[in-house]
Amino acid sequence: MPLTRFWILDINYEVKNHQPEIWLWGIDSEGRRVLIIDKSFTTYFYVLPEEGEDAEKLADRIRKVCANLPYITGVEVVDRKYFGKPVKAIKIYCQDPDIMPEYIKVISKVKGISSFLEDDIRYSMRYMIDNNIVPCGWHEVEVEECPNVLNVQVDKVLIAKSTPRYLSEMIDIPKLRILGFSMICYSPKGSPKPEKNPIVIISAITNTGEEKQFIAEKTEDDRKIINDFMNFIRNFDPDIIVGFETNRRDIPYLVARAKANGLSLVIDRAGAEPHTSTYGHVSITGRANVDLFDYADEFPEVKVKTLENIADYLGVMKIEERVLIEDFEYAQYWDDPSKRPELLKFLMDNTRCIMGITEAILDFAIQLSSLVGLPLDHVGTAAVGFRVEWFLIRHAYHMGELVPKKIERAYTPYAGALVLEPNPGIHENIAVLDFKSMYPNIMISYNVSPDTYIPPGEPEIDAFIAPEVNHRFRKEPPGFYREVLAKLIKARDHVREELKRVDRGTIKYRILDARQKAIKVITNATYGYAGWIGARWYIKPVAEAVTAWGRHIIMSTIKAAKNIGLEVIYGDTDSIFVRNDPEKIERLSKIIEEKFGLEIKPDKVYTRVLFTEAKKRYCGLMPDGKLDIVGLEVVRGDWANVAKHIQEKVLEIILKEQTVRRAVDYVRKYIINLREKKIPYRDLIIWKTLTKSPEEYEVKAPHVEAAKSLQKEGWTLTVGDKVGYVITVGSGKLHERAKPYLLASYDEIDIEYYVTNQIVPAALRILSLFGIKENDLLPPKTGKVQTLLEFFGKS
DNA sequence: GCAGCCCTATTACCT
DNA sequence: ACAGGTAATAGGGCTGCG
Repeated sequence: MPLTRFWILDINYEVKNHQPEIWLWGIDSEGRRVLIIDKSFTTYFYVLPEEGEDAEKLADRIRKVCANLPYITGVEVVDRKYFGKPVKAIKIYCQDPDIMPEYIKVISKVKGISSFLEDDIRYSMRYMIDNNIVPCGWHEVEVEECPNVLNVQVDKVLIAKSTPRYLSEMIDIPKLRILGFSMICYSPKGSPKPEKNPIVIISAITNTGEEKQFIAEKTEDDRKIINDFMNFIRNFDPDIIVGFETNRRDIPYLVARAKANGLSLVIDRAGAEPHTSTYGHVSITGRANVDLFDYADEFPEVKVKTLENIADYLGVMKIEERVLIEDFEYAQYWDDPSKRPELLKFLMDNTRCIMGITEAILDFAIQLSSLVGLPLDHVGTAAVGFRVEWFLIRHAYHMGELVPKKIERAYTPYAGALVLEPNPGIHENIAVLDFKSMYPNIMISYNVSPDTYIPPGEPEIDAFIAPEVNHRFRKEPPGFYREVLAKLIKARDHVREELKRVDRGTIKYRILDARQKAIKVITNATYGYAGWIGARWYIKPVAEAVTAWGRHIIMSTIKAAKNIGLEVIYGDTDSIFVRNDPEKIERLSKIIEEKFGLEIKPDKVYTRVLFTEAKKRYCGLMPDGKLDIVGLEVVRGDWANVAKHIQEKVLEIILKEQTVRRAVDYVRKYIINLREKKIPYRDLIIWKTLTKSPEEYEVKAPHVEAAKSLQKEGWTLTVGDKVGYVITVGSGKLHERAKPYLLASYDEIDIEYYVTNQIVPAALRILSLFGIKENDLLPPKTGKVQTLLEFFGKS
């Protein structure tokens, strides 16, 4: 039997005559695109007997009922664990995965059933979990070639004659064909609506260097360009299709426009249209549809997650080098023959940005996919909690641990981390000591896990007991979380060890680096998952115990530091700021290592650090002269640039030059410039996120009112969108004077608002530490500028 | 009618 | 639709004020 090695790109299943088939889309070691069909796998679900019910007897009763259910192919009693407790479960095999819900309804009438489990795991996920098949991973399988009667777009269709075997040591990635695209719709007013607004331009770029634009000949006719684009995709036959906001915008729009033109948008490998699937991603069978927008959260420094901002941040294409066209201008540019070429260039540049960002993200996405086991096109749209959960589900399978159902729970808060009151002012030569992976290590050390938790009332002698909250956890056997986290940490250490032996800039380096990042993300999210009420394995005391141990450890560390004469200036969760005394720090580190088995070491040293009166807001000067700004307006996305700029300058002057008067002088001059309208309009925009639809807000807030104005102009706004507004002159509340920045002009701006509510507070946040008051910053509105001497003479 | 106070809603940050 | 802790602003209700 021929043996094939292949890398999995996508997976789906088909059921024909109640006979399921797994379709594995991949690339073989010769670079051929293959479809491997596996007809051998039967799915199943579990039944848990009621308390005191005999499993065998219940199984017999179920068997009787199943006699009338033709696609039930087996009922057996098996040993499993449920939240760590050994249970007898009844495993029921069902040939047709799609008929399961119907059958469960019938079986649920049998007396003695406590619950059904794992019936909510999709057939294709079940197949991968049980057979250790890993998306974006290499596998080996015995196959038999069969004719391509399905007419799918691959080089070979193969029938699996064995179960594919995962080759974990093969970490390379085959040469993938990638197609990026973006498009422009013609809408003279407001957001484009597929019912009436055609697509006028589609840009496409391939990673083989082809660039193509499809331009409508007549504005109202997009039939040809959609058709040409479809043909272009089919000819290039990409493995991965990338875009920006394609899941919720571009692809549904293309599908709708195709339909409006009597076309069917066939861009997959199986002759079907794209369809929306798990977690709201759009599935294109046989290819991976990757929406870069789903990875925007990987760049928290980018506050407004637009394509151009992310590309600018990554150095793909600098904004200064671009002529940006706002969406409300598209129609104008399209209609004007002299401006249309600019629009074409703009869209092509956008597509180049897409290709550039893809390069920065795809390795990580691939590693995340193979680590958590969700297909490449799912993993981006899955929220962090679900990424962790699917990773856990794979491990639960290997431990014989049953997967709990998703249930709705009421939110009840619990105590979290400890934050110290900072000592305001400037401190010299300060080291920041960090615990390495504090929460994951607590979970490992004290075996904190849903399956080791001992509820109150249950006797147990050998247990770890959490401080303050007194939750108990069995010391043995190792818990679910301990096993998983230890594995993750070990895997990451291993990858990082290997990284040291690989040259930077090589493909292998990129893969390994992406791998260790993916492992880190999942490791760090595990505590958060444990405290998430939506988690299948949620047990509040588990999360509560972790933070209790965290508080205990940080408090002990502070005490130990003080004991050896190491002054503690500040601390938050798993870090303490101390005087940089390497000898004492080394001693402290040893004490903590011995006491808790945890590693604490200097993460960075500040030449100088400035604390405000507030927690979580400070600025350190690094030895290389860079500022490390934390929590302050500078790093927040909801302050106008004028405020952020002024605060950064003030911090720079105060920390580097250590002169208050120069900082004050700078602010005063800046205010004068602003009053003379010498500061660009863009720097006055305030951005805020819509966290619900505008009507749902209880109070009238500036950004909500601005959002409503946009809606009136025909723009569609959805939850998560950022609204950019400016404050204009006039009377009344701020929200009455807030206007979307696109609908206002510089002449309307209320400059004094920006002076008193943006610049002054941002500057005073720092300068008030040195006795500066609002009046000291405000130059007189008219007349000549007060000299510094006059100013300091007065104050 | 409005200044001053206090509380709440809202957003975005830190670890 | 991963956690809690925290700061900060604007809105909005209430009180007291000849």
